[in-house]
Amino acid sequence: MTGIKEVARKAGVSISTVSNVMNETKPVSPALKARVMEAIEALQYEVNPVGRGLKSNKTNQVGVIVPSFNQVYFPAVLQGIHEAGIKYGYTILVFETNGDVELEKQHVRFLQHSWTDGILLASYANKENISDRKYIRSLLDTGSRKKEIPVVSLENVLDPGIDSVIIDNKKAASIAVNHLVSLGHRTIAHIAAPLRFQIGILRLEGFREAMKHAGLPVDEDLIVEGDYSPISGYRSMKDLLKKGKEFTAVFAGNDQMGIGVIRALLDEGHRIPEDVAVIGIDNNFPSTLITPSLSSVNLPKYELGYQAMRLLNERMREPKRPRCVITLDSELVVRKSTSKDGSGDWNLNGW
Amino acid sequence: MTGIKEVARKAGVSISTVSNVMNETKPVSPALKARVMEAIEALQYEVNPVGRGLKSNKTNQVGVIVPSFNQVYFPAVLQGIHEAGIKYGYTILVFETNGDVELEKQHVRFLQHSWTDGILLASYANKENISDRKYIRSLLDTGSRKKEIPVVSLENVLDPGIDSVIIDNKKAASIAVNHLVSLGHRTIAHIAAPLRFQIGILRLEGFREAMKHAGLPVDEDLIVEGDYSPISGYRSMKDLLKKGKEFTAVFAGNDQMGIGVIRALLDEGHRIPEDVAVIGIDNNFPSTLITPSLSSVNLPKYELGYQAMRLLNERMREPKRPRCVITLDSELVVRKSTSKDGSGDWNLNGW
DNA sequence: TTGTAAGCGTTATCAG
DNA sequence: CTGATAACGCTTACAA
Repeated sequence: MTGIKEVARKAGVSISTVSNVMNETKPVSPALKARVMEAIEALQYEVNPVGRGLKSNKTNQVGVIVPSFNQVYFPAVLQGIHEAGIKYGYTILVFETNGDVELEKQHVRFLQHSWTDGILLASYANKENISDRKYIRSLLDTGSRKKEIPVVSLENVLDPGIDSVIIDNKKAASIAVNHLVSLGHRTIAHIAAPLRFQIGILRLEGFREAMKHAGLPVDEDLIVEGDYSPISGYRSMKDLLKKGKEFTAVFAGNDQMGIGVIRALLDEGHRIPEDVAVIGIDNNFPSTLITPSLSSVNLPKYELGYQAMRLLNERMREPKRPRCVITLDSELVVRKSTSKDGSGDWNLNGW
Repeated sequence: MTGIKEVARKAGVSISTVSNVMNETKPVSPALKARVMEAIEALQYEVNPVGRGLKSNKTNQVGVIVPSFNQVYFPAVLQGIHEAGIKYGYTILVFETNGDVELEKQHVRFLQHSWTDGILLASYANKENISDRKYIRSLLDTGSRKKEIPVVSLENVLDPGIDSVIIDNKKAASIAVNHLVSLGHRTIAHIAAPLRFQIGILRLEGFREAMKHAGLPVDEDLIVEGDYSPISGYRSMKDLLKKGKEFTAVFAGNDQMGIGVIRALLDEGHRIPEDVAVIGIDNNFPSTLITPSLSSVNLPKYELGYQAMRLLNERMREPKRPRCVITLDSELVVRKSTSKDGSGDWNLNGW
């Protein structure tokens, strides 16, 4: 490993001069500069980031903590993060929690002990839970640490003191429900995303508001909570059908549950969309592949990651700037599960 | 940031004693040990890995370079890597190349300059390409560096001098083709994975061998090269159909192309599997969702990642141990695209 | 058993 | 404009 000392020796200058040439921190005479450059070239020298990190207390690394590297949502977010990371000069350390908050805390704690300059966190912490609240506070604690590690929260606002990039989930849900209403549906079931989290609550609120706005009653028995997974959508729908509930449309709290819902309806011999229309939310590519293809509301996943990294970068450079929440917008995508005229195209690109 | 010095001061001992307690490098009297432990606890001290890294020339970080954080293959590999990383005490730095070898080289070069203890690389380098060969050699170069950075190659054997974890692609392809043959197919088309890479070549070889073994002729016009993407499978199949070629079965070089193939066949009014049977290779979850569901050969993606991390760990601990190639096995999965009796179940779990 | 001090590769301060 | 040197947080001879 060639170090700064060897470069200095080879160029016949002091190490500070080499450093100054590298970082352009101070003017260096053309003659010396040339000699140093030459030596750097000859020795293929590159600075050792560990040494630099020790001195500067910066690593140019950011930690990314997500529930899952799973196969439809976070990979796209990660792509956005990675792309922005390259742009702003950060590399990405990844951690998977599987939705286990204890694991999440562990990873956060690990990162706070000085590897990373910042953290991007898609948290499963629950604001209502007392121990989780304490943990959330610790995210903004600048306490005894010399180095405060900024956090940007993905997808939910953990605390007003934490920068966040979110999607307007209430609006997205309303868009989905409004679509069903516009098709003439009056009795609509909702397979909710987990209600201990903001996302689930907001989507449910969006559902309620849209129903109210349309002057439609909400039958509480038609609201069933799932856990995001396709299988939970499947089971929830089976339960609803077993109970003999009547409805002509279903709004699923995400696409994965929507896919489970469709499967359950088909299994029980219902026609989609003639007997029951189904819409999800997320717009993942598998939703184009099933039959009938699943209508959905597109969420800007890549953008979410990109903006989060951008925001984190700004926070790291300017710790004092006011906290901010970036809200991204969503968009209706009509497919066959709600309308015969919807798109039946498969997404054959980008995966 | 509480450091070792503060712990030492608080405990009334020297920093080396603290270090010795932390790392159990030397015996420390129970009395002092207790005081140190207490101080560590009180101050919530954790070692600063940058300082340690500078001294030890180790970071306990490994870099992972993959073509894409895409939505069906590498996330599962990454999960295996992450899991094993936790087990062996490494954190994961990720890089995406989008199949761009220049980007890949850039990331490798970056990692070799002393952040990471090892590299897991799913390379797109081409052994036949002269400049790529040079690059591949540089992966084993221990040259002027004090610290040699071990590389484990994922999915292909770049060089006998590089540890690799691969899947027996030739065998997997044979399994797929044998299945078609056993169903009575005699004219089989192949949409090949990119033939500038081992994977594409091996799968093609497996195809040829299985055909030969079954005493069937191979029509070279029925071999079309795709690029892994669904859309390339779609286009390749459209081309084949336009040319009026006759065949009763298709072996796609991966599931994604297989999905494109199915779509193309359906678009042109062919029945699957009655008119044409289709099988892929990979066994990604989307293959269960399409209609008809796609038969495939399951590749152990998670296991691939896990074993690679395990192997890298061994290499890092024992630089001198002989190079090794771990070959993982695959397994036929029969669905509706080859047989009416195949499974039509959707994969509603694990994504 | 414990402490002192050197050194890992940088950057930054300060004197020349 | 240039260079000697301290400092970053830690590990590890070596001395006590």
